[in-house]
Amino acid sequence: MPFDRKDVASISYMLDSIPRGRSLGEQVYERLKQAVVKGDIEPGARVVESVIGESLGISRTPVREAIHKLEKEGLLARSPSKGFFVADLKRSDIEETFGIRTVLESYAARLAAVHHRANELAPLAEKVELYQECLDRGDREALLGINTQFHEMLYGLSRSPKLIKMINDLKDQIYRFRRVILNRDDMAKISNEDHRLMLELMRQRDADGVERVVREHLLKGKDFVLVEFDRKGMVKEGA
Amino acid sequence: MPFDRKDVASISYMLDSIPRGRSLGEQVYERLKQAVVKGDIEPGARVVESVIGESLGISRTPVREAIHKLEKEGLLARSPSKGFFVADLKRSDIEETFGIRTVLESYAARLAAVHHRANELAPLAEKVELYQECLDRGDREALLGINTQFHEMLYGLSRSPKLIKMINDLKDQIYRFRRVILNRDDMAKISNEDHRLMLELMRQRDADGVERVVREHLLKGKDFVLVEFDRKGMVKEGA
DNA sequence: CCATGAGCATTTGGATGAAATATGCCGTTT
DNA sequence: AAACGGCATATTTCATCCAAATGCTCATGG
Repeated sequence: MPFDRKDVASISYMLDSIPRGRSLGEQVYERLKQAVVKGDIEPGARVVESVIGESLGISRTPVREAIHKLEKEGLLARSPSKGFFVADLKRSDIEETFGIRTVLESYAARLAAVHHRANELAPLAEKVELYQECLDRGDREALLGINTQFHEMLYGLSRSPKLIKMINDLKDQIYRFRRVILNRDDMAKISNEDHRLMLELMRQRDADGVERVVREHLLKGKDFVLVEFDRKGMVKEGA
Repeated sequence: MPFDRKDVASISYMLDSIPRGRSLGEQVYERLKQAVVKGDIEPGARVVESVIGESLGISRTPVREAIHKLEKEGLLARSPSKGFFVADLKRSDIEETFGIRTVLESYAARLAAVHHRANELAPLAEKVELYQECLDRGDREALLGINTQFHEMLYGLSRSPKLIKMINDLKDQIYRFRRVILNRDDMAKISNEDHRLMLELMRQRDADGVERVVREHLLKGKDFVLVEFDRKGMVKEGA
């Protein structure tokens, strides 16, 4: 596959198809991360430097860099002296992650309610309307993207880059289940109603209210994901 | 040779020999991290693979691994195409970090209040007593360690490893200021009173109460640090 | 038939040389 | 004198080589 640095530079206008990192290591990192997060590589599958390297036509060094970062991030784990593999999600991991996301995202929403400027809510309102249209049309594929954008824009108003980064990292860990949530008709509908409510409370700068709505919003999401998790029989409670 | 021999010398002195860890990369990571969070290497100082490697008598590969991890963690930053350097703390970084720590640690305390078993509070009580003794003796050096242990034990009771890890990572980012807080007589005293109160509320399993006390506890810490930051601009403590 | 150990294969870890890259300096040109 | 372009240099980044650790297989001996 085309993974050459010079090529990337020269045809930079079509860079979207290629992971846009400035170094090979970062490109591998992004690509591997997406593969893990989206479930393209199954949990438990081994991730071997030489294998990845060969399949991409590059040496082991950048792959190693990527693997180590992903290990630190918790997406890969290592079996002592066997190698690396995709970390599997236990039920407790989901509960834990949602719990942390809840406090972090409700805090971000609170900050956003306080810090946002009046004209910054318009793009959010647009997303809500767009979401509604797609919902009416039954265009489920679009929902996922719009939903993501709404939340990113909302938390972006918190003006706290570290917080935003932490939230995104946490979201990656359970990305596999995002589709699950919005594929439920009722949930997709409720979701946008929540968004509308958040927006209204933001307008009123009701920090407590927004925080509460976001918390409840995530609680619903957690319950859906857990039901789905249990249904699939992926139940492996550790500890 | 126009490179800064001063950095080489100081880094070399600090990093010389701490040989505990799985792999060389891990050892370098730990050592470098300590050097950065304790302020042994000043913010803004450049961190160059080859320099660190030479001063430790090893190759660049493990050093590179360590540097990249620390960059991801936010302790090092990169100047576009110049190299890596120790990230400096802006005022907004402190405010941001304390804000996030507050929601995370108060959440951890809430979980701890719910999940702890009755006999698990005894070690915490011991720490409070020990702290008091050291305070009465004027043994400030000991306070720092005991304080850390108390909080680690408390959050440990939350039974949420991810949460604990995130809290610890955040603490590292402002570790340089911990000494500042507890060096103030009044603050050191107030601190233990807060701990006592937390413990009592934990016994009563008053989750809301514990959460509130932890939040206020951290708020005080933040204010102290910010005052200190504004006064000096930056704190340099010999270790 | 079972146990044990030696050798083999697999995989990560570390070292080193070579390449890419950006930057600052210096000389030339207008 | 100012601006522009090319060269020297510092530093990261990638590839390749070798070493060390560990599990597995298979043969051999009791």
